[in-house]
Amino acid sequence: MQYWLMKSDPDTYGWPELLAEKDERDHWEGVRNYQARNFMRRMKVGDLAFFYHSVIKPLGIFGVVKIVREAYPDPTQFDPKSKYFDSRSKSADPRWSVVDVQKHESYDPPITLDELKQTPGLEDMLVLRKGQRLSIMPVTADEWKIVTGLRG
DNA sequence: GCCAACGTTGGC
DNA sequence: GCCAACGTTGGC
Repeated sequence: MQYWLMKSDPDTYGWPELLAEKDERDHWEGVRNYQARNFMRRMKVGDLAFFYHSVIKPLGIFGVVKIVREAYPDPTQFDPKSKYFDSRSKSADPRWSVVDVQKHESYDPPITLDELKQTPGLEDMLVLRKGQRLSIMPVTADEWKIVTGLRG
C-alpha cells in the first residue's frame, strides 16, 4: 500500500469535475513530466492519493482518491487536437501514461496549504518544499496518518 | 555532453 | 503580476 499526492490546477480540472463523473471516477490525463509519470507507473490498485488544488485559492487537499486502474497509455498524447498532444510519442512505445482514480473521501472544508504548514510532523512533506513542482509525488505513511488525522 | 536560453509551474 | 525554481530544448 502506497500513498501519493496528485496536484491539479482547478481551472483545468478540479475536485468538482471528478465528482461530476460517472461513479466519481476518471482517468488522470496530461502528465508530461517524466518523474511524475514514473511515480504514476508505480501506482497499484488500492493505493490512495490526496487530490490537491494548486494555483486557485484555497490551495490545499480537497479529498482522497483511490487508484482503481494501473498505468496505461494516455490517449491525449495521440490526439492532435488535444493540448497534451505529443507528436514524438509513438503508439508502439507510448511515452505518457494515465491511471484511473475514484473518489474515496471528500474534505469539506479542504485541508489548506496553510493548515499543512502549521501541522507538526509535516516539515519534510514534499508538497511543502520550496521549488517542488512535481504534479505527482509520494507521501510517506507517517505523513498520510498525520494529514488524514486532521479530519478525524 | 555541456550549458545558455527558454518555457512552465506555482506560491506569494 | 512577479519571479524563483527547474525541466527541456537545441546549438555547439
